[in-house]
Amino acid sequence: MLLTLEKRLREAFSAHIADRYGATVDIVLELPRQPSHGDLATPVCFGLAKVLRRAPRQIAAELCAELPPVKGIRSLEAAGAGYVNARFDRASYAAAVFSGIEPGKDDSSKAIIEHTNINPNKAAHIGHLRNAVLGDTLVRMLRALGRRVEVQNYIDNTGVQVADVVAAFRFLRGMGVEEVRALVRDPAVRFDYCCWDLYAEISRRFADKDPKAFAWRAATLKALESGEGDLAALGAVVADAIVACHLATMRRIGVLYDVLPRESEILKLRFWSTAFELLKSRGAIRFETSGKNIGCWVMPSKMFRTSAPKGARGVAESDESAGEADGAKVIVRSNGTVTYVGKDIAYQLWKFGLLEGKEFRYVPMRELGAGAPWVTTAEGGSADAPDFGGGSEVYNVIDVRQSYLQDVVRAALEALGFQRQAERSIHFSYEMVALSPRCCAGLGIELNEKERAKAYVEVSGRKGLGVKADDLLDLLIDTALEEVRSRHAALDESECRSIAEQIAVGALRYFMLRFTRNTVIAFDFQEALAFEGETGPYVQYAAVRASNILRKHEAGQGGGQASAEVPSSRALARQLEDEQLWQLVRAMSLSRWTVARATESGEPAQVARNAFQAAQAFNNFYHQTHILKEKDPERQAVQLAIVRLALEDLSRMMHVMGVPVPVRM
RNA sequence: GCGCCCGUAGCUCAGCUGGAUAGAGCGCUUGCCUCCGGAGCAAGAGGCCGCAGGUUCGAAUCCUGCCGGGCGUACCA
Repeated sequence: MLLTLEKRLREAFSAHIADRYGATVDIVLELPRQPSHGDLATPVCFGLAKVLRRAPRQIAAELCAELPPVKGIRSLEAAGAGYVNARFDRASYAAAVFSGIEPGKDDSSKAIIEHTNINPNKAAHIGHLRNAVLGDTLVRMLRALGRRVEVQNYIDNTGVQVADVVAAFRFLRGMGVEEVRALVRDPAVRFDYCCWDLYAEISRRFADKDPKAFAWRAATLKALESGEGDLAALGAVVADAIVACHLATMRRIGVLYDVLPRESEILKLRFWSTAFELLKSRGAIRFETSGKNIGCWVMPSKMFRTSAPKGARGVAESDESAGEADGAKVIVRSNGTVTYVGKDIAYQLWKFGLLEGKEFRYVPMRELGAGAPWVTTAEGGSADAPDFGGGSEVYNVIDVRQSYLQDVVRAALEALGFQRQAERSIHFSYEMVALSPRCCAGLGIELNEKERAKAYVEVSGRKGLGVKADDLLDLLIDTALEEVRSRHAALDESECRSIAEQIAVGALRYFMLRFTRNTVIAFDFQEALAFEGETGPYVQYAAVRASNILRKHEAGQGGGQASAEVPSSRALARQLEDEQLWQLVRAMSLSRWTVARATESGEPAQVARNAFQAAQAFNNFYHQTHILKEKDPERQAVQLAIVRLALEDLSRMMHVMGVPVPVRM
């Protein structure tokens, strides 16, 4: 409803100002911090003042007097130095939000979101959780706005990281395919944890520059890329098993995928060769015949360096200064193999449906049950697989350290003449999750001099330095479980556990969303395990309180369903004269507006923040007002409608964040 | 060197396309259960918004320059 009124006001102002003053201006509308400033306000007169050479306050007064009536707006007033404050028709606004009708957008264009993308060679850690939570929340935000979304989780099952663990199994442990398979099946072993340690172990060999290790890596990598031989088979076993672990971990926090495109299929189906021909024929890359990159196909730096100050202050921005070649990005190595960026360019082209003649085949991962994703395959495939790829907009959820490579990918599309697709290639970046010094101390991690001086320490899979996702979740569940048990002595264990799990997921997902994307999270157990203050459980608790009131009220009524009806507009008009009740209606009806704004600005943290604020407003109301003891039936009916509204609004935001809405806690 | 990001309360962070008196949480101090469950509510203390200029009616927000920190800048991914 707020979005509707915002739109109406914007259009009304815009039309009137164009008509009356012949000026076209952007109408900025804001939610005033103070209730006395009305329900929506605009500082538009300050801008007009300049054009019209008149005092803003005078224009504001004139605007208020002359603007034709706007449906749903009760009054306009000039305030402050020249603000125009609008007040809503309270009864009609409340009636609309109570009945929950809101036009849904119908957009048939498909957005593709790629997230998670964990190398399938070790257990997922907290950094991966941030990626998945951010990506999944973006998915939920777009879906909430009516967009069609396809979720892809790219599996690099033939890369160096997998190769290293495979080499470790084969050459460090002397294990073959069958032995590793047995290990995967062994219920006493957590395969992803086992690989975590193994990966750290072999990485030490590389750090020590062990020539044997480098030979193992080269041999394994070659085998993985060709897809043939024992090492390749071992690689498939390892990668598939780890992918299953990752999917299970993510499922615990409510993250699902539509399709898993794998690098092995990109190789087998030769996506790259098509992309390569395209890049060559359109002059996007060139063959180096001299210099340090001799024998390579490279993309010249001027194609992707974003800095280009577009002839700022007329300085010769062209040649010379570039000093020569030092920025060129190698796409094809001198030995003829393609780099990761090259494969990523091919993948990005496929996502937009631009790789003519190249298409994956898919099989469903049935063993994972309901909600299981499809995975790519080179041959065969299911006839009823959906039509994946071919999106009109692509979000790549990858941390900010990959900005450079993402820029190369985007530039490649541009160089190929796919201007529109380049513009719609969105690097949904975020800062890393690091470990706070206290966290390191708690984990028993020894830091060197240099690391100790820093505010945080980077997570490192190679060093085995980090907090595993499942460990954190388990710890959260244990902590919550203790609390739940102490509150509900009567509940049985499985019920307590189910509640504890919901709280743990809520706490975790909220924690990952609280921070804006470009804030480095210095991970700290104490903060992550908090259930009080600005946390997921705080928001969940507000929702639980709301449902408790409604349940008790219904019980007191003997199950009367009449209570769910929206109060009459006369009742609303009377009761909402009460400023406190009206402010609540307003505060409890911001979810759609919030999601729209958060999506527009690409900042999921806004949803978290607003959900917390809504929960705060509700908790305050809860304490001040004893709804079930209210004597005036009309007043109580309105209060109950507000409680229902609060539950709905909170639930909507929680759902977008993937924070469970518990029935009790 | 070059590019991107950050510097706001003791700590961790918000601050939406410049707008009305800079806000939360934690921690600290102090109140609040004859209650719809206190994972809560209320109040208090705590700010040259890194520094210096500039643009503007108006700057935490935009521009320039410094200072401090992070990340990137591979024939790794």
